[in-house]
Amino acid sequence: MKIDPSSPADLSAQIATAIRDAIIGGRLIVDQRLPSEAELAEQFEVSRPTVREALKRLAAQSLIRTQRGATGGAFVNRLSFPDAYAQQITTSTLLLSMNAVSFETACEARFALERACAPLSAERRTSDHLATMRAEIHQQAQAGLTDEAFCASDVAFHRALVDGAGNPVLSYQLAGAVEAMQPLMNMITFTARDRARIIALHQDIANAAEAQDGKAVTAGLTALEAETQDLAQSVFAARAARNAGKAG
Amino acid sequence: MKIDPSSPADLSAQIATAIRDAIIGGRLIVDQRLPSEAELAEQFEVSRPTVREALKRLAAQSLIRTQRGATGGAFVNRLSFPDAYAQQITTSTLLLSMNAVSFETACEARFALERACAPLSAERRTSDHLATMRAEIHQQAQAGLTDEAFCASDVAFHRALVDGAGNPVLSYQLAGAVEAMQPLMNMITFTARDRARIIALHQDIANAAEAQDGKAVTAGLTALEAETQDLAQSVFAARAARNAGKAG
DNA sequence: TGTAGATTTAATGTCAGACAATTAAACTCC
DNA sequence: GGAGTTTAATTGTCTGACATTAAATCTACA
Repeated sequence: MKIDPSSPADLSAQIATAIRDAIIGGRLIVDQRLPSEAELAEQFEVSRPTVREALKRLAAQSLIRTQRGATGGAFVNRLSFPDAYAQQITTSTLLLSMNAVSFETACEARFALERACAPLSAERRTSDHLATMRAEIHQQAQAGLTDEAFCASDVAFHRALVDGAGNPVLSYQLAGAVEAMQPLMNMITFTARDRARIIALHQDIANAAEAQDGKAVTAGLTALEAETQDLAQSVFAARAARNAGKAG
Repeated sequence: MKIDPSSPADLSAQIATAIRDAIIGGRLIVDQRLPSEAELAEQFEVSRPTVREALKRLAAQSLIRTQRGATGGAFVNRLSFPDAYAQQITTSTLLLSMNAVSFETACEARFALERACAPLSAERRTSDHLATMRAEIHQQAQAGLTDEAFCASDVAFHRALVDGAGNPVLSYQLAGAVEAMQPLMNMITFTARDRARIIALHQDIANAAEAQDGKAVTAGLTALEAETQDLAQSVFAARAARNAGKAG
């Protein structure tokens, strides 16, 4: 592993890339200990702070973990599903918030992906998944619930549906799509009537899942997507009209 | 923004979290310049190297970019779709390679997600997307193609199909699912007959997309999934038998 | 002999101060 | 007014030191 001191890129970035490539390429395996910072500094012919910056870059991506103490050091980290979820959610959320993605586009993507889980979830969902879905529906029907809490429960409901497919890879991929929608959903105010319609659709979906009827789950999700798009459109239209009134 | 010096977590990790939260929470907006490293060190009451480690963590996640020079500094970065793609692919690939995910599970997730794009792609694909798909099919039929090149062309074909949906959020989410499968697919050796079957299915899918027949695209993907699962199973079974023979 | 406690040691975490490299702005001179 | 020079601000890197942590080793005592 060598680096090019005359490259325009930071030395720490080059070192991080070199180590990352070694991990991805399998030359460094899970739980293997990297050389100490001092040894790495010697190998790459840079100072310890530079090595440390490189290691922090890798730590930020959960590629390594560090331990202090006599037998400490940097170790190749097994990227766990929860870690991957968290990264996926952060990335997806920022991507949506920073790129002027329309509500329509994000919503379409989210429901398209969720429908992909519908047949599998209908087939494999356990009673635990059903119970969670029912509990969240009950939660959503509570009076005095804030919009934020309603959205959070909505996410929990859909997460249970997705997890019902029993495919962790699918759950991981969907985490970003579902959770990243939450900030967008939070821009919407839900009237009591809006909530009632959404809850009714959730009930349809839960019933379909209980009956292991994949087609019905898919249909429920499609109806929910239409409802959500309508709702968003009317909220945004009302907001635009109010702003136009102020401006005039 | 304050940090707790007595916390067990690294100071640089705390600082990175504080700044990340400010970005996610909208208190720091895109292209806004952060205080200089010296000023941040003063604000957080830590040394400059510690601040730098925090900034490198954020840079590793593409949350900030840095510029040298008189008007330089750290700036909040707009997370671009290509950046997000790259992160998504790295994370997905590592997740699969480090967690003993079965081929079956990964394959199921990938095709389930891809089917989610089928109706949209059939409706909206441009002639460019169709042309790319046809070109990749032609590529796949070349004699003397290595298995790696065949897989790479396979990925390009499916990427064109996914991009045909005209939804960048969907393309982003799918990037991980499709690309992360490639290392797993590379473990498979494709006989000429295997390739012919796959190419025929690709042709079915391209024809269906051209006819804007979403149902047929979906059916083609389902057939391709079955073919892929069968193929993988027979390859792995043959390999296991050979190993058992060696061991006996 | 065994174990509790003290010591050693090796590693990361943090700090201070310095210099190099880079870049834009300000300045100077023609 | 424009080209070249200087200046100033900022990140990138280095050196050397000390603090903190935690495992391993050693030591004393029962």
